[in-house]
Amino acid sequence: MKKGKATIHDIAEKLNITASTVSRALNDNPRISENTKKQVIKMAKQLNYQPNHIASALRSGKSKLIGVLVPTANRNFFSSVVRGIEEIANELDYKVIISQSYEDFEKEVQTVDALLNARVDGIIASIGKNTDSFDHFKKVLDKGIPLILFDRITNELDVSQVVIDDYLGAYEVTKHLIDQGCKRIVHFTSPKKINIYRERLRGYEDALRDAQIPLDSDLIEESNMQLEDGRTSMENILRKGVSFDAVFSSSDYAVMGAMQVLREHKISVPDQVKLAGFGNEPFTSFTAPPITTVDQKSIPMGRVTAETFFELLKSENKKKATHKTVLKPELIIRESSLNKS
Amino acid sequence: MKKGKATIHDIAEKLNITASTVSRALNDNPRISENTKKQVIKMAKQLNYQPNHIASALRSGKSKLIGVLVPTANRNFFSSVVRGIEEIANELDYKVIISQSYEDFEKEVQTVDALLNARVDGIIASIGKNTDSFDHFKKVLDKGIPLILFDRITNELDVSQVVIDDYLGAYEVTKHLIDQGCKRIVHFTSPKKINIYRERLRGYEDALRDAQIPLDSDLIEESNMQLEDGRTSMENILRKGVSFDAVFSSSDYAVMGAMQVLREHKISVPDQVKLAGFGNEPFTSFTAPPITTVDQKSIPMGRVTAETFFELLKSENKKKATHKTVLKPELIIRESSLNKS
DNA sequence: TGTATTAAGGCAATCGATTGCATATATAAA
DNA sequence: TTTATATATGCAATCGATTGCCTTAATACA
Repeated sequence: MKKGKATIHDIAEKLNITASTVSRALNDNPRISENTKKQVIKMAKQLNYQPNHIASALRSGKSKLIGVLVPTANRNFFSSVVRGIEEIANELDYKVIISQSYEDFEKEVQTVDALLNARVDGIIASIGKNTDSFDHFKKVLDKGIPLILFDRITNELDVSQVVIDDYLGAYEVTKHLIDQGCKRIVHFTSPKKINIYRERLRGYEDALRDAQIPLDSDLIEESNMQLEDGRTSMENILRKGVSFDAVFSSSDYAVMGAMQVLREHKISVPDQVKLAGFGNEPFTSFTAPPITTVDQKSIPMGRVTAETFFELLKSENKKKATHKTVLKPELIIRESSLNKS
Repeated sequence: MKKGKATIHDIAEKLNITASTVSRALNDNPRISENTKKQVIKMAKQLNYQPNHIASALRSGKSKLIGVLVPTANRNFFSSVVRGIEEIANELDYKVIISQSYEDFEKEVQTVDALLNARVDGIIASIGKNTDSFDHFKKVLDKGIPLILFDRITNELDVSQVVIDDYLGAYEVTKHLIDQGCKRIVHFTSPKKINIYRERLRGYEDALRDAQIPLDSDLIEESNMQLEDGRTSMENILRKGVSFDAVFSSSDYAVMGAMQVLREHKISVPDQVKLAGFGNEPFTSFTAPPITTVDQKSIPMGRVTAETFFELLKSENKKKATHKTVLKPELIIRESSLNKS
């Protein structure tokens, strides 16, 4: 009793049938009669039977585990996506192993390896900023393990992916700033060649172009996009003495840094300089003034990602067609970018 | 080759020895000669052998997985602790399954069950706010699975635990406010009977008492401590018209809400009202003004928790003595609680 | 020289569930 | 009645690694 041991053999014995039958009954195999199934299920309950997933995994080769790899769980966006994935996975009786690469390439490679070793049935990943080689992911594909990417993706891998339309988000937020009368818009971006920053930069540029505002490379600041980097970038701009009337940062953290520096320099937001970020991190809503940003639709992204993933998992070796889903971001306009009315 | 299949049998075959020997060699068993070990290791590398943890787990009963259960990974404190745990676990060749209860009791119960089903070798948990029954954890203990708690703990379970000195943190921050001249200090706390809020309340009360300042229940606001709740609490206080010159909130989020409301009411922080929170969430450092708070020493807590856990894991059924580690918190004084000098 | 130890491996069972193939009734078609 | 066809279940191998016990050979001790 206490031992929490009951196996299918125990059930079989009590019922005077074999373990095979029990196994099939439990898995709702059509070859077993309804009556037997009922008895088995009843006895299982009675003995407080808990299936041993390990044994099942060994034999069937399916661990019912899926690995989710994110740069960091400590970001609203990622943790929300993870939550969406978890919800769907749990419904389907899959367990999720969350692991973090901490934006570190080495760690990312190791982690993928670790997931493989843990025999996950598939991997859902968002790649790190510093990742520029994809052999670790190719290894996953070579092993025939389902892989899909979300948000931070790459074209070097032939896999399905789910992203938001970063280009559109950036275009809209830039256009919004222009509509507010801004003409000299600073842009914070990353030197890393990952898709999201590239697309946002493109959106920024096109919005300017469409408004006939000349691009000025002096207004582009590259950095790692953390809060401190945002501070540095802002200081650089001030030091250079270029004129500007807005900042659109590809990261909420960096724009927060910029806001601090502006405040220290007694430059008023939004009166003198308008600000906009990207990501809709919760803190953007409770700064003074609240910061305009772009919501990345983390919840839908989590769900869509999970759905796409499980479709792939079901189809197994069948369908090969990879698929890219693009979700629409949402512009969240707040005080930091608005003219006083 | 491509199949990524190599097992210990393959290695054995190539070397003309048995799988037992290979297994022992790989596990550095003293019964195997150094020479054989070398050969085995070399061949393993050559065949690109990857141990099948599932098989190993089934036979040995050790999955090398540990479950970490937190209310939410989306909080700096928890994600930092998790990171500390991960680091140590990985060093010891354990994999960590992070799971979240989302402060939901049902979900917490299910999740513990899921971890058990995944055959984790042990569980490290921080309990949800709404948890008031602990049968799910007792089940873990009954199964003889190592369990330890951190931060959000309970005395109803005889397990080792790691916490910070919430009492001391609250005492110090309250004393700090008193030292700044405050005499009417509002306190935000939770109606939930979990240890952290109880202790913080106690620290607050004792600090007042020691300074001969009368306690006033009108100054205590109970809520769920999210940002919105902080807003509501602050508005309640203002509506009640009680006089106050400071707010000490047991949560950074709630104090943020309070700050917003004060701003909306044109009440100046820190001139008219001083503010302090608890938790040292990153955003407290970049609000205007930055908010005084108490750092919970998440990194050390993660490491200590992991160390305590693995000691327990090693000692197995031996040592039973549970142990409570109390870390010192750190008062982080920022502008929100300081008089202009 | 004979017996006790130690060292180095081998053998085979085992962990618990799954599954291809075989078997035994029962029902249906001829 | 006989032969095909389901239907329901049993048998036994299997997944890959681990481990208790046994065997052999070599070294040590009397």
